[in-house]
Amino acid sequence: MKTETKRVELKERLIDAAESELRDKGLKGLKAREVTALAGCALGALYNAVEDLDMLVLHVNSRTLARLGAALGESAPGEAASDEAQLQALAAAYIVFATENRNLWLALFEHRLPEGREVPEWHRQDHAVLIEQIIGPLKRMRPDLSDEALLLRARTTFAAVHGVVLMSLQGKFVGVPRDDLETEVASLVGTMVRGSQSGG
Amino acid sequence: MKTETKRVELKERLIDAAESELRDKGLKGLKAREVTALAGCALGALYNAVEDLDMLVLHVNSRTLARLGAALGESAPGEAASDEAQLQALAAAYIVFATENRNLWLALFEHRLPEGREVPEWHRQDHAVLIEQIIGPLKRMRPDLSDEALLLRARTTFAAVHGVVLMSLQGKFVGVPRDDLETEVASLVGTMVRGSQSGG
DNA sequence: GGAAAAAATGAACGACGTTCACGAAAGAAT
DNA sequence: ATTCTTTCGTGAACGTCGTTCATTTTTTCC
Repeated sequence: MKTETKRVELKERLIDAAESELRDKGLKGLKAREVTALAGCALGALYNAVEDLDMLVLHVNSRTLARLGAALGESAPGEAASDEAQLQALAAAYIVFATENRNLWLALFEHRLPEGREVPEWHRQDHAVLIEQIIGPLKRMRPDLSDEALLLRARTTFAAVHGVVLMSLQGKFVGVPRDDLETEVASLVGTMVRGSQSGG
Repeated sequence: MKTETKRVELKERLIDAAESELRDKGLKGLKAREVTALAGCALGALYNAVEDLDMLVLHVNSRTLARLGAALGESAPGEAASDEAQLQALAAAYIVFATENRNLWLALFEHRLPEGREVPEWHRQDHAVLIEQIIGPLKRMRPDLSDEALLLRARTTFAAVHGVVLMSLQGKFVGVPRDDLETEVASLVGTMVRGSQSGG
């Protein structure tokens, strides 16, 4: 059974190398030749370990999502804290993670599979961490909503905050300047919380 | 001076071709050889008319932004309408435009210049249409904010709505299902409006 | 009309993702 | 241990891409 462990080790070295390259150079800087050189294997070996470069990116993204989930989990300000305080802490932690892992975090949302390809199931589930922790506080704030509506609202809430962070960190267009990001997101979360509470 | 008009005409044919390809196949489907074939010129002519493919994308994006600005402008529900109604109309029009021009709209946000390159000034200004029309209603709702704070808040408001639409239309991850998009965005805008009004 | 400048052309270049025929290594069978 | 078989690593080779460039064609100006 040593052949299997070697196989797994090579795959891990490749993911390590891809993660390093992705972190340093971003999605467009990820090259098969550079990754295999870093992993210490031949070019063709990559296609034996994983399907192709796209799948390698998904593996890195799964790692990033796991780290992001952990970072969000550790941000909790205690059970006694108010629901708004918990949401604010989540949003603040999201900003910290995004800024400290800019390229890896961007890869989560910039990477797209070619036209017909579908995201494999083992990766799809990893995205749950993005909304899991929102549901708790949201449920206490809106006990009137059904579970489906709650899930929907959690997705919307996350996407709203995410949009502001994304536009800002993409440094593009009409994005909020980096220095104002924390303040603006905090204000947005506060506004959404108040808007939720005043009937609706 | 006929050489100048020929020059301009070729450039326009190239932008036309690029727009068509972008609309049909998305950003990753845009190829120099296909574009020049459609425009009826040689491969090298592209680099005489514009700097490179990236700049061709920016030209298409400028067109798209102009059309988007017009679409948002025509969505106004009359001056007598409430501020919330105006914001809701803008958001609804944004969703319609994004869904009806999916690939062109996605190109606005997915396209990124290589590392060192800066967005040229003639294109940067075109993005103003994304927030221009938000400022009016927002200013009436929040007369307490300074002009700078208002601009900031407009950017944040746009980015929040944009984030929800983007995640949904990217059909990815934790995005809101397509069928619920209008409802969820309307709810988000409503929540933000109410949160703005209840002091803060 | 002819010299000089500009623009169009498409072959060529280098970089890329992916494939493939081949050789090495490992597992199973004798 | 020795063969057979299957699996895996290898890097040259392929097709595609964006971009460049020497050459040819067209335009401009005197």
